[in-house]
Amino acid sequence: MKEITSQQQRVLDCIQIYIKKTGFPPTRADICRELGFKSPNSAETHLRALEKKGFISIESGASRGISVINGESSDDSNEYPIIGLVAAGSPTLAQENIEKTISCPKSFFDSNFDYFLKVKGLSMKDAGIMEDDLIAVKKTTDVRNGDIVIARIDDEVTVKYFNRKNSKVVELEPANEDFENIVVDLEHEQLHIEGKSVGLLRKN
Amino acid sequence: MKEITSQQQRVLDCIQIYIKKTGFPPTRADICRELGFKSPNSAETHLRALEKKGFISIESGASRGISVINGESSDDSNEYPIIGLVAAGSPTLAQENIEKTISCPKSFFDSNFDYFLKVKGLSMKDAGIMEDDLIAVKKTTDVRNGDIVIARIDDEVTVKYFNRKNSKVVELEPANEDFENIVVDLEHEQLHIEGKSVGLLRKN
DNA sequence: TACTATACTGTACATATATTCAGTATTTTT
DNA sequence: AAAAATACTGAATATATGTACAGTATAGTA
Repeated sequence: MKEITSQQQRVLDCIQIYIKKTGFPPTRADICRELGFKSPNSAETHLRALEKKGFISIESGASRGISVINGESSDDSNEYPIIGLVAAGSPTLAQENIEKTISCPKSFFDSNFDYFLKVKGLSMKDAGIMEDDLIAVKKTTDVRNGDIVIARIDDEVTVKYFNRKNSKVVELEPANEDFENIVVDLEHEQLHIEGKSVGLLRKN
Repeated sequence: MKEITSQQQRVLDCIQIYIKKTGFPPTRADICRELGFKSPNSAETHLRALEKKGFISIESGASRGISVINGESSDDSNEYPIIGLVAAGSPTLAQENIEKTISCPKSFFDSNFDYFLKVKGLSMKDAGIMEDDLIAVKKTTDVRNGDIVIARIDDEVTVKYFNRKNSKVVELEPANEDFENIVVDLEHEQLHIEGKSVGLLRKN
């Protein structure tokens, strides 16, 4: 981060005050009005300088597309998406898969995590995982036997106990005697580990 | 503050996510893109409704001139105590019963709550409540049949389904066939309802 | 029954806004 | 001494954006 000039600091302050006051960033004209400039290009060049020095980012073409870098957002909570466990398709973080988001402290569970997965079905019922429970999922492929994993075979996503039998075979074990083990022969089927469960959240 | 419809909630969520992600509010077209609308007027009418109901304010004429009213000032979270379910004795909030506290958003569960209770035993296992799970407890005596309640009989504290049979008899039902119903005759025994479960938290 | 609220598509347009170009001047760096 | 950065004015313009108008449809309310 290069050093900022006093005029650039004035512009940066102006932007932050404006956002605080109105809830959205200023236009070039707004900055001119606030600081007494007579040409929008005065604001423009300052913005370019601030962007070049890394204090702000500018979304090209977007009106009011200014955002202040590391602007005080340093509270320890975060918005986490809730993703529905659709029968087919991987639980990607694409907007259309996000049902909702929850604000939750980053260190809420023992390990940090990436999203909540909404559980369908009762295949893990004896592990205390019920329909519509939210599993805190950490995206990782580093899983051990006995971990509760989010696995994908082809386009089918499922939550099961992970159990590696040998170098070629992995068993995905439900926690419900009404369900069968899923035996995956890695030589003939593709197993994709989306992540593992690091916690659970239920609302009733 | 009038009540919000589910679609309006989606739009409001969309706005907040957009601001969180980009640092500035969305345009009508942005909202349409995020939520799949095909006309900017769809977003417009929702915005007008949200403004009318007091959830947002809109600066007329200004691009992206949306600001969310009382959009969580980031200090809406609180420290909640974790209380161990000791075999004997009520789960009071006395200092010596508090194992730990957790920082958690106030509106984390659908209803607000007062403390977390750490579960001992497996008497509610079929309800997905396992050993060492943390139940979010709301202190109340207003409970309905089927609610999961924290009940105290003499000095024994237990978590069970609540079922009022008649004016004199309440049954406390476990969710595990290895356990028996607890039949409480209110004329001869004292039943104290400490509160009810409004959610569950598990760390693994 | 008419009326209002909700929930949309689709088109159109004035204006709000970013952004470029052409200058001028001072200061700092190479 | 030349080049680059800073700090502006002023004008021009393509486009990003808010917003009005015209419809369609459904559900709940007075």
